[in-house]
Amino acid sequence: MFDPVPNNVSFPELEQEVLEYWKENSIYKRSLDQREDAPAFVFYEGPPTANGLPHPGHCLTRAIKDLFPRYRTMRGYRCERKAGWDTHGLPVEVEVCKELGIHSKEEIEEYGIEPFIQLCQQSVWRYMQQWEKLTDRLGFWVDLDKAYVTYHQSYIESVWWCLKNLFDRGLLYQGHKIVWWWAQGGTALSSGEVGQGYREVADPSVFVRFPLLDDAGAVSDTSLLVWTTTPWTLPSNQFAAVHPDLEYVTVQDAEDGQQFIVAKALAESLGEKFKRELTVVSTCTGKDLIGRRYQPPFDYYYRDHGDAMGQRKDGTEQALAWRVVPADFVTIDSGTGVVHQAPAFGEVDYEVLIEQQQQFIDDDGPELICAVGPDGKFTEIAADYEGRWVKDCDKDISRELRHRGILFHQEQYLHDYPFCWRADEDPLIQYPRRSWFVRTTQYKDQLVANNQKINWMPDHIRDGRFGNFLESNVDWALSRERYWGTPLPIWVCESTGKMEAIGSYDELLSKPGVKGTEVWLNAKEKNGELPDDLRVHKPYIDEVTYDSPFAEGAAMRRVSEVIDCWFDSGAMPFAQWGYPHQNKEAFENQFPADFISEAIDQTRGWFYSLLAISTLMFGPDEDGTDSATPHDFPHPYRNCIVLGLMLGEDGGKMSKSKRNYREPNEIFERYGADALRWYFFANQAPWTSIRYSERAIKDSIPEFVLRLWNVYSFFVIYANIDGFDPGERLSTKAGQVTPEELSGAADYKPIHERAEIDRWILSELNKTCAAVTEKMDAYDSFSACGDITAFVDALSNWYVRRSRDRYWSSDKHSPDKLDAYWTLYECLITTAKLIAPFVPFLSEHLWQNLTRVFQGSAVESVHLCDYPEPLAETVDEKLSHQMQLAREISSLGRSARMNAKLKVRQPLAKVEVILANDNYLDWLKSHVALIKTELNVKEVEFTRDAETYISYQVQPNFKRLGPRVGKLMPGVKKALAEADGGTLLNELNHHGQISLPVGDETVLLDNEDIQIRLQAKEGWAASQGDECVVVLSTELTDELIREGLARDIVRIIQDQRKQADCEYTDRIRVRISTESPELAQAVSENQAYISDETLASQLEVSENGDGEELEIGGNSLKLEIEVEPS
RNA sequence: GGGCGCAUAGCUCAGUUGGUUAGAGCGCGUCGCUGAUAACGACGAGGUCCGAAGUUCGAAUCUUCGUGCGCCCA
Repeated sequence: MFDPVPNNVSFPELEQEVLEYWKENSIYKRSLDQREDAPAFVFYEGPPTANGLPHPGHCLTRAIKDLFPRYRTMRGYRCERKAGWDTHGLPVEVEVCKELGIHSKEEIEEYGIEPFIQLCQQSVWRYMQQWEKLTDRLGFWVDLDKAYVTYHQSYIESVWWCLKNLFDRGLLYQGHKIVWWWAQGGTALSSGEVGQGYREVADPSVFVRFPLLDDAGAVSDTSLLVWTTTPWTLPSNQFAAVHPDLEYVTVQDAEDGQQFIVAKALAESLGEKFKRELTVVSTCTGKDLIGRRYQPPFDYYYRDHGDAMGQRKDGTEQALAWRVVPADFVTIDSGTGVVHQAPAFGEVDYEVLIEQQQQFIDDDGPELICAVGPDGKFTEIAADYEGRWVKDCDKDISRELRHRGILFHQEQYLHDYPFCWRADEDPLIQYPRRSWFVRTTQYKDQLVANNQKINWMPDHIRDGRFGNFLESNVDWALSRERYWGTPLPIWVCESTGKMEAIGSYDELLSKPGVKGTEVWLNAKEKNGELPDDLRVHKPYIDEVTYDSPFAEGAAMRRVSEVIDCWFDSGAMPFAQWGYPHQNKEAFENQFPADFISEAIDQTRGWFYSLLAISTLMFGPDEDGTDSATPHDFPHPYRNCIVLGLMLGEDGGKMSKSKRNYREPNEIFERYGADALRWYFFANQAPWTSIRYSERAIKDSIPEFVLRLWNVYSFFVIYANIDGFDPGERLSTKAGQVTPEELSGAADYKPIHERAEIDRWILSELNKTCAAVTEKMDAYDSFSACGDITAFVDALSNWYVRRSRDRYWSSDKHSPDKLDAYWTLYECLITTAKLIAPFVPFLSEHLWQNLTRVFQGSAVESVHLCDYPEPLAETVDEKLSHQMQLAREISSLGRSARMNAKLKVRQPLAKVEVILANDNYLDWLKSHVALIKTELNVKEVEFTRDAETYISYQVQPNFKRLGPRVGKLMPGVKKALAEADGGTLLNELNHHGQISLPVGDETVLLDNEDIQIRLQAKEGWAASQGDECVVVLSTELTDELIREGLARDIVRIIQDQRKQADCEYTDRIRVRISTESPELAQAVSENQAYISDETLASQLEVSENGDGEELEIGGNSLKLEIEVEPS
């Protein structure tokens, strides 16, 4: 016996039982163990930060990360799933600061770095439990016990190994990064913080002359005219930039006769702005100006270095600064087309400097000019302004320039400018900071090539967002002047400034003259609870010094920075194993990943950090030689599903304060994890952004889960009634309960010997297996869900409905009935396997109950089964089409009934079915019985020649004719529409073609050039579909009406049975009393039918009696039923 | 300001290489079924395919320009 199926099932409760079953029986572990020697399917977990509560968006990511590993495991792969946690970074520090009520770095240092990072380490796990609970409850199978953690010593040492490798290869270097700098607070702000502080302010807008030098180096009478809104940057001027392809003009000012150069397109509007008459003297392009030298507005640097020259790589010499350089970012949108460059105070300006430096031989290029200190005040170099806050000097600078006659024009300029979000009177300035970089640009070609081989879903990511990002690759700014992060493993000689990278803690300890390790040991002694992993963190690691190999008696000290935590997560392919210090084999077996998935916001995050680190470490080297572990592209991931972002219920960003989503736990409690999972998988392609919709989650239960549940419930009810027990019938081991394993069971017939409808549904089942497998192999989970849904619909709404009589037949052992059971059983078993990766709980429940009958000889969990292999020989495409047509005919018949207002219970004399072609005529003729029952008609006729009911519309086959007739198409369409369809078809039948005059030409059409549509004529109870028209005979005889009444009687008796709480098998006695002779006759004429349907052992009709008063078709009656004692 | 997406029924979304009657589910309406029953089924109404221009015999689909939204970056 199967366990009875409760009719008020609670899916959340059922899922809890399944979770316990999995746990008690270690099903996940066994699903891995039994694939121990199988080929690997490699999955990488992108580590979440457990520093906030998970929301439904995280459920989506975790659900898709579960789906494919489960699927691949069932397909015979070994898929290890190591969890991971991202634990470093600014968000953690901010969280701790909040707790401490402090903000700035000074306050952190005042509080003490040591207690601070200890708090960081503890804070990381604040929401860990919720994350683990969510992971478990969602059914995401992943090894939480073996999770990698980015602050662990082994992880950090892997990262160190990687950084040392990069350093030794010259790929890790120190340079400047232009950051948004809060001068008063002495700290850089992250882009998020900067974004918070923009507001509109008026700044000075000045137009300044830069007089050009002539060939002899003397000041000429022509100037460049440049524009800036930050006059305070002018003392640090280094270049003037033009666009090489723009046209420039030299104009003469009528007022004072001076000449200056601006972009041609701007000359006129500038003249208007300045209210000057400007006459064009000559024209040139930006290219012609490049290299021209000029005199900068201030001589703080120029005084001493104005003539400094450098050796270029091409062998020539060139002035280091104060000359015209090319830059693509120069536009004619504003300004003059000539742009003042102060690389210290602008990121694009800085890039121009780098570009210039690269043209010179090493160490001979221009150095950064910066007359401002980190405190935002001018240094002693700009003596006139020394010690003053730069923004306060704008006015004085303008005055000075005017005084010297090089300020051409000045006005106010309104624009958005960022201020510090903590001190909103303090404007931020862009400022250069020393910073460490990874030279990713050197590997740009490899990055691009690697990217090209990745299978991105959706594929526009490859050449779109991600490809563009790679094309504009800049070196990775790696270092952070913070506290809680992987320490940058570079030690500097205090005497010579020479550096070394360290690849592990042991390597550090083995250095000569190591000092400072006692700081950690003391701390640990004081507090034994301190995790040992902290010893490689600040501040302990900063204390470790050793003897410099570069200078006698000098010490090596670590630089103060930690690294970008994105580097941590990007290093996970090897760092999760502690490679290469340990687990070499594990890493090699698990590289690269077959599959990763995160949301689209990770494009420049994890997707990039993985790709960049892997390409630099494991790709072919840029000179073609292999690096440590050379690998063909793509790596470290082959397939990547980029998920859309999940928005809140209101379409906005999910936000706790707006309450526009529900806590995941509540969703699980209300609807269950399967409902949520199915909603994710079946509702839209995973990469479309998804709007959280509680309604849609709720709806996925009746739409899919419950529909399947009902079929399952139906099966269990009848199988138990009839004692259909596969376990008793099978003497061999049930195993995975495949058709092959069942084939030895008693009464199990080969499929080809079963009824057509059985063959049909098994054909659909195997077609579905094939389609789902193909789509899942291609990571197309969305389409796969569509196929599964369509199958369950066919099973529920056609197979079961059409087969009800077979389950209900009184002979418990009729072969046909047993076939029906075996068929439905096989469908349910296979469906349970098909849906296992998608809705693992429901699937497991079905499996458990359906295989319970084998008493332990079946596999213990559906998740230990192989994914169902489609049986090609069971697929019958022709039968599929035929059945499709039968379903269409019955659908059309019901539609026609609706139109004629004839309910299905009323039998009709006849339907006529007009087919567009007679491909399946014979088959349909042999299935009139089916159509008769479906449509409740006495007779079915097929005909092709039925111009009484329908007309033929002939249309061109556009796809085929388009290339041939081209412009004549509208004419062909019109001519076909205007001609009589029947006549055209006659012509086609007789001559094999139609000749159609169109304008002056004649077009010949064969039967493939046209498509025929049937059109039901007005006045008939008819409905049309693609392939046929169904016409109903609406005439009712008295006999038919009485038969309809009999059906009504059956319905009300069944209703009474239900009210009397009858068992399905209870027999009853029925007494009907009515004064209507028509009704009485209806009963007597259909006595057998009524008794049969209602399990009535007695059916009496009288003129008066007791019972409930009822009405049928305008006739009143009384009805009494009595249950027979069993 | 730049890059990348998205915009189709009341809602959530499909829509193949361009092919002429644009689909599904939900919701709504009507009806049916009442031995899968706190269910189920059928049918129906519902569309300026964001707007404009263009390419084409033919555009939801391709191009350009707008508008709105989202993400990433300035």
